[in-house]
Amino acid sequence: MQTYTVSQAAERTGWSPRMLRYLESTGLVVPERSAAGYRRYGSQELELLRGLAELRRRYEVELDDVAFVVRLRREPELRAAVESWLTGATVPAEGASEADWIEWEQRKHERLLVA
Amino acid sequence: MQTYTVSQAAERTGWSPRMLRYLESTGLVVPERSAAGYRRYGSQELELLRGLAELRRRYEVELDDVAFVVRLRREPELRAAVESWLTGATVPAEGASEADWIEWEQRKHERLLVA
DNA sequence: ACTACCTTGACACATCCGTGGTAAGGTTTG
DNA sequence: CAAACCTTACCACGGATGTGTCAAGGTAGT
Repeated sequence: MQTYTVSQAAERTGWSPRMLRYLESTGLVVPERSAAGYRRYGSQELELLRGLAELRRRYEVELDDVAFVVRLRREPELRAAVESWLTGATVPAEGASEADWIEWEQRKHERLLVA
Repeated sequence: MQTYTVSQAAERTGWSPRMLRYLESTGLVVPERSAAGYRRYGSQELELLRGLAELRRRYEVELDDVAFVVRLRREPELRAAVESWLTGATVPAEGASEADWIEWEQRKHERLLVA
């Protein structure tokens, strides 16, 4: 399959080569390496990179944030701990309706958790 | 119900009064206010504060991280976007070669970043 | 009224994050 | 071999986080 060097991947995703290396260092998008140690980005990595840029642009999500979600997947114990903290905070459950959130908003002063 | 001032809450949770104010400013733990504007922490807030300290201590979770999880709960669209990015449910780029598509098909059941 | 709290606001500071640059050296390709 | 890439390893720097402290003023309880 076709692969791309850092510069080529950068051209195609809007990131700078510098940032692609940085993203690798954070563990968010880690490409394969050639025998000589060159990074080789495949189409899947390109998509990941585009998606990441899109998340930041549209939702103002930070890299930290995405990295943390990844971490939650890797560490079920941590995930459980966070879940438990959240539910103890009486936040509407997963899959709560919009009405639930509105009501929660209205009672925010009685609640403990805001964001 | 019994309530506590910042200093009292600080004593009971291990946070400094300064940090309790900071936590309120970030929206993570927002206490009620008395008529004169004094913060009034209830037992639930104390629990939240203790839990938060525990998350940081045991898992080295940052405040940002917790705040982001809360945000994910409030914004299902964002949550879906992040989920989709995580599972690599994206397709090859525009102008991808046939080989790219084949490769993608072969690997689409894999989790690129997450177990 | 006095003391001991509380409030907001500001200044300060270490540390990280995101990002660019540059240098010294290896690889690929024409 | 020479140009044009690539690699890692640094320095730099503005902005954000997390945390303390201090000042000026309001409130509460004795």
